[in-house]
Amino acid sequence: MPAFAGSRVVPREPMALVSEEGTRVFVYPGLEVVMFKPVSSKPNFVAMEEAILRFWREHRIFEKTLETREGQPEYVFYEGPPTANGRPGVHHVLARAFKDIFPRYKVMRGYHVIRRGGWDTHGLPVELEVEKQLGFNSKRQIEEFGIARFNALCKESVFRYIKDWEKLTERIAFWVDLENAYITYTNDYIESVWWILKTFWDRGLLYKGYKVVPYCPRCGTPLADHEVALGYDEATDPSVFVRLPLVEKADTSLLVWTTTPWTLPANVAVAAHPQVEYVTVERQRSDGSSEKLILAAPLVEKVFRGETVRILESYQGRQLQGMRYRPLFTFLPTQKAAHYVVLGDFVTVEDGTGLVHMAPAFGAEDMQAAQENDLPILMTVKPDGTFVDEVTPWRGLFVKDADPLILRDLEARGLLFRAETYTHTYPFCWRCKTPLLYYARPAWYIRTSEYKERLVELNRRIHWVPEHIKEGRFGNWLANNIDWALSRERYWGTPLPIWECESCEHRQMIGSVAELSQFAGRDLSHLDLHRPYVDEVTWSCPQCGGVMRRIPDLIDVWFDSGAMPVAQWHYPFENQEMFQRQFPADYICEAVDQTRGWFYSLHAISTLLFDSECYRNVICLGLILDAEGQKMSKSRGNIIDPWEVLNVHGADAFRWYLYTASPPGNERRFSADLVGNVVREFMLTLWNVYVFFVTYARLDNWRPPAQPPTALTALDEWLLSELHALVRDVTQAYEDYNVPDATRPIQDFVEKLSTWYLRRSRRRFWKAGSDADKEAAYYTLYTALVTVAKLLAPAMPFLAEELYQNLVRAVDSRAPESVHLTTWPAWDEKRIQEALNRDMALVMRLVSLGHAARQKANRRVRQPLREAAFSVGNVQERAAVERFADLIADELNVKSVRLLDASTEAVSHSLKPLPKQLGQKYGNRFPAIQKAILALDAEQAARALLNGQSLQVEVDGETYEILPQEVEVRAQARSGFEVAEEGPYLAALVTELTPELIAEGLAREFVRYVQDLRKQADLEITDRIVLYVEASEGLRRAIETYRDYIQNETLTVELHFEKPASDLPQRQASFDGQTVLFGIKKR
RNA sequence: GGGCUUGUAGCUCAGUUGGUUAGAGCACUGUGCUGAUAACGCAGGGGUCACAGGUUCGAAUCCUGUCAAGCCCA
Repeated sequence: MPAFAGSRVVPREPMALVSEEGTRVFVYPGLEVVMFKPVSSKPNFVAMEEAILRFWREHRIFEKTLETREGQPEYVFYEGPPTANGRPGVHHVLARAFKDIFPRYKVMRGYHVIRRGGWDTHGLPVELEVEKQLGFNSKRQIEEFGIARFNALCKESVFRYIKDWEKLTERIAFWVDLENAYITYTNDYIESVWWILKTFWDRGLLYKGYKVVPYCPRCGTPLADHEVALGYDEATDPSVFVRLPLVEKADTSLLVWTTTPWTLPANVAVAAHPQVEYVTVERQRSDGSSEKLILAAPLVEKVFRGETVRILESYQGRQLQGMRYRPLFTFLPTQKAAHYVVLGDFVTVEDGTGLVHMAPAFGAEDMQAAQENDLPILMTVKPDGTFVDEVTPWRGLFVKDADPLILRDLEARGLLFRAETYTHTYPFCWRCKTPLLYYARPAWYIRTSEYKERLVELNRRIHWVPEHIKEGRFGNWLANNIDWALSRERYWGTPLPIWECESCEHRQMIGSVAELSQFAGRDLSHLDLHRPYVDEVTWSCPQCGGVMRRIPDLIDVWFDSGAMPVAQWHYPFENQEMFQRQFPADYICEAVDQTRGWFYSLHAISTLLFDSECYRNVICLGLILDAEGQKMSKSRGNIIDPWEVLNVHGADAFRWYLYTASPPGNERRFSADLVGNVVREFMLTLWNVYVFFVTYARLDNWRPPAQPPTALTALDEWLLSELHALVRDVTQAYEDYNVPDATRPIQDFVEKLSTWYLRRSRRRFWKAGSDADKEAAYYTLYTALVTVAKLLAPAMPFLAEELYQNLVRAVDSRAPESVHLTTWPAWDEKRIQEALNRDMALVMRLVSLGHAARQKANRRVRQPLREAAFSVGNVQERAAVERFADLIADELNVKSVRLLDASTEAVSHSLKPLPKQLGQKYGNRFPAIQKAILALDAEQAARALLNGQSLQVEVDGETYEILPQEVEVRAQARSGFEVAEEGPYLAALVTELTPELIAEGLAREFVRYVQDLRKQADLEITDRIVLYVEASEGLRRAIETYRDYIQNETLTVELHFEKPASDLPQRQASFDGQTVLFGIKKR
């Protein structure tokens, strides 16, 4: 019987240690005490993490990940710049956790990984914050306030929360260089952006066009999409059906529907859907005459509302193409062909007539149709929302106010078919409640659509996680690429560097500060490149001598961030070599909302500029929702502050949750409780194994040996086999950018390590003295813990560091200073014994059945039983039972373990033909074959199959050979056994008890009581005791019989059968019909 | 309106090229074990695999349609 470790003899021979580099370090007892430091069994992970942060900071570990990998291959990571004018939330923790994990992994694989931070600083959200702060709600107010002052406030505002960002970034252990972060508002950054624009300009990729935008006529400004979303409300608008008489057939009209009569003077075409069926109908007018109207067939009933009309003709929409009609109004001259039918897929038959009036100046689809069909664009409205002078009857009138007048005019001319009202949701200006107009504004575009094919091709080279984004959301977006609307009519951003002559419209694009200085004739190297300063730079036009002035537009902020691979290095003005080394990225990671944002802007700029993909691997994260599945937002008040999680559970738990909970692309419901589970289920389990190891290694003064011990047990072999398989699987998952598969299996391994390996090995550590078996156990457990620490390092950087510092650094001062500077573990294919892993899984399953049978028999585990017998599915599994018989016997507390013999035992068999094997082999003959197998004599067939022989069955005159692996044999107990079964597996217990077994059971029960008292009396594990016992007769005899065993187990040096003194810790108990009073005294 | 995604136990998630009795963890109940464990073991309740068709000897899985949710676009 095993006993506890006694006082240890300090080894006299020097211990040979192997450091990370493989060199040996000899430690002489007395000369230097090298020991694992003691570990608390009640860890405070938050405090531990904070201590490790200090350690990293003091020892510059992050810097050393770069220094120690200098000259090694580069692994390139790009940080998608956040804006620091708001506090970071849970979704930022998600992104930063995923950004961090691969660089850490790659450093351990030996790569040099520069991780430069970045800040996005321009754009409308920044301006809106400042506007709010100043109480402004219009561009006019900004201009009155002064652009210089306004932009200065913007510049201040973008770093308002930078401290929060820095704190959070450090706390969650996102290693990124924020001290040298790139900042998009710097002159160098802007100059690089200008260089890109100039390159595009020189290649003819920039052009001026019109962009239809939601526009507030009162504020005189276009609104951003999210501003539009703020102002939707119910609106009642005219609902008007208008006749457009055909040029060729005056008695026939196109019937169109609109809710914006004021756009009719700008009409240039009518759109029909090419595949929808259209009809010409005839109806009676109120004056008795008849007319013919054209509209979509599915809408006839809806439009005429039961009125009888005669359908004269029907045809596909495409046949209407090019049909000319008489314009309603002719206020403005049309420079190009107009007023005919065009085709468009956007036409629907939900409302209206299936014929859509097109006014390119006032609708995005209209504008696109105009570009595709080369239609003229009629600007009938001024920026203040009133009609231009040419629209004589209503000049100067606000367009919405003109609606009734326009209808009256049409009515008078007999063109109005019907006028009603229509209630729908319509956007209003969120500031002033004015209804928005969709309105064409001059805008600058990049001809990205010219590179559509190339954008699609280069995307094929990118590894997307999840896979579906590549051809799905992102691929589709690229395939439908439209030109990039680059310009913005705002203040705080990168100015569009186009100078234009006021008189002759001659234009000059500027690509650098030097070039600007040259044109301006003075040194501008210290000029702030923002508005308003850059606007003040003018020169005279080389063509006509007029004033060259910058056009007032800025560029889209997405262009800023998309230019980051170039601009972060001030390329090509500086750092040419650095840029070459750091382009393209190996890895980027952002949330899915960046598909049309950063993912696109990087890809587009890189494709146009370098004809290259910009990133090779990308993880696209899903949104974070609250516990109820709602999007987290300020207005709902359901935002979870990441600090609430960090301060309670710590960063490791937070990170682990984010990596393992669900695939990165999924949306995820988040709550702090889920993070708490990580601590309980995983971290504490691992920690307890670690505490166990350190506790006993200290008692035994154990150190890692120079050579692995030779005498490993099957259990050790198994754990190492699982460990090498784990290293292989985790490594492959990392190489594949599969984070759940790189993390979840570690948790599974730790579970096995704790609940099987260690549970089954505890006693090996308790033995007094040192033998080969104990060495093997120490070596195996130590190897597992150190390897797990390394595998864990990218994902759980703190706990991994803690384990490493004590398990490795404490006993080997030459080992790398941090786990994050070590080399990633290698696996040895030869150590992975798949058969052994399968066997052990079987053993666990059989043990589980054994426990189930025990429970059914109502026999507690401390009561030894005579025998457990097992039935399994095949020959290999029989061998496994024999190999692990001792282990099974120990775990189940039975005296012997054996296999049930098919021929003699009290079991019967049944056959289960396996559909997977047989179905695949025989297809639709499977049901008949199955029937034939089940018709066989089960006992006879089972015996043959268990002996590895095949069966013959006959179906429809054909004979089939059925192999042993195609049929499962199941055993059922007949009687006399307590059994539990599952599939082909069966465990049977002999439950009858002999006096010897009962006595041994009593002894074990008693030991348990003594141990309990030891604990209650706060004794140390190694404390010796004197035990006083007063027991009933049966128990007393059992104690005498098992005296050695009891004394060993409880570290009792003296056992007296007498009443304990009243001042001693003692206890009275009764069990199994026995009573006892016992007490202990520490010796 | 279009595109993409998701829908499996109360919750969080697995589910192999389709294989017949759909799993795990958490939570709940009972019970056992324990000188590493805040644990663990065994058992139990809990499922119309969103719904409806189809393909197939066989469908959570493949196809079509519907519903719901989310994101993006219009």
